[in-house]
Amino acid sequence: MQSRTPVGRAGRPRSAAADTAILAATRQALVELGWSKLTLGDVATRAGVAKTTLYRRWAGKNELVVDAVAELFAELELPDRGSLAADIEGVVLQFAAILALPEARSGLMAVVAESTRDEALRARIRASIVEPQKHLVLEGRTRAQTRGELPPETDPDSSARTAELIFDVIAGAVVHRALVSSEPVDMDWSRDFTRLLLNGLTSPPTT
Amino acid sequence: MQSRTPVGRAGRPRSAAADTAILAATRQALVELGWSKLTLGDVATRAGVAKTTLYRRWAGKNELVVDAVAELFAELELPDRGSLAADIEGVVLQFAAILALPEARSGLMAVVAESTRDEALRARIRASIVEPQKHLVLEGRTRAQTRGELPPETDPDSSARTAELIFDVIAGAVVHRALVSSEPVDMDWSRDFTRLLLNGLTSPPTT
DNA sequence: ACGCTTTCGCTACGAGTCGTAGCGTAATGG
DNA sequence: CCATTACGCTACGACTCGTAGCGAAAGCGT
Repeated sequence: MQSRTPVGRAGRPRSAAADTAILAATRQALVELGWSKLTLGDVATRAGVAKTTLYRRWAGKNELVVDAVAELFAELELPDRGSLAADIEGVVLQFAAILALPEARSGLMAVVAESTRDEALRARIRASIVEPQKHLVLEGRTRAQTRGELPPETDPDSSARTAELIFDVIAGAVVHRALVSSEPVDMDWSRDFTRLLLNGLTSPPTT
Repeated sequence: MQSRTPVGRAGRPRSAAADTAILAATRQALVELGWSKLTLGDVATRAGVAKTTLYRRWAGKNELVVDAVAELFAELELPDRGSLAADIEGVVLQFAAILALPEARSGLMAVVAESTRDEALRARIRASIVEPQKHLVLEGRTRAQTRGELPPETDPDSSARTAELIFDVIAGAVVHRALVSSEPVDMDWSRDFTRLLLNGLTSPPTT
């Protein structure tokens, strides 16, 4: 993650156990203290590691929290639920479940905020958290096309743009509902959202 | 904003000029330093005020930045552009223009992150930044209904839920596109997004 | 078994920020 | 003119930061 160990290198290897302990301690500290009161010294103590070890592996708080939060988002999957609507509702609820974790709520938004002034950090967030989720959109669309629920793609450029658009709409809406409006992302909301995404505003509200 | 001055109270009144100077200095510091490196002492110096004056008016960094950022979002309007699609595209571009300001980018996301662990702060953000924008959705819908573009509302409960949903979708999508994907929210994207919102995924992409 | 190399834990350090207290002064209203 | 409140200024202990230096530990190659 943070600094690829050059294989075949001599000397004492970095403890892999320390890595997992540090990341777990970071998440625990995020839960108990939140982003602003989280200190690297505290994380080191929780993990049973020296503070200097932390600084040897991560450049700072930002990078550390990105890696700690990234592991929370690694488990998103897209089981085939039989219809495009059901697939979307399922992934929305999965995403919401992660955002219900305190360590994800405070950590994710904080690093995004910091990334507005740090291009390298922004790239790191995209690479380790955001991009890995985009396959969900592509899989869901392909699956819906084989079902006949969506027309096949014609222009590859338009196809890619639409996928990005859908991703921003889904992820953005769920995050905004959960963290800004701070209203529950439950099955009712997931259904309403999916209906809007599939049918649009102009179609009648099929109860 | 921060502490309602009890009118008819004796003693020296608080300087209104100091308020505006402090909030302007806060935004300037957000631009130059970003959220994490912004210190209240620095803001006080920029504003030409004593640090203690800052602490007398605001409880801390969070509350100060909320007020400073809130003023940026006060200018959102919804001019009648003739069609629902054009109205949506217009408000999306307005919102994107605000999010293009560095002081809005870093400040807004940071306080949202902090608000995940502070219910009072979350309420303050909603009251002074988020809620004042929801009338845009209501106005736009009413206007579209009088144009005949949308069917009139039947169930008042469903009507309110839909308005909240639309708000989360629009605001969330724009924020995610601008700050997470960090891709431009330009007229092309605004058009694509509006078409998706109006027609849904299942309708063919009318080029 | 023996160096060589790199990491580890520990301690200590100057620099910077925090939020508060205390004081004398300035600006209002009665 | 007096009570009241806000203001600017200074100083303070407590805390966090990121780094440096040290001896010890844990691997690798021969």
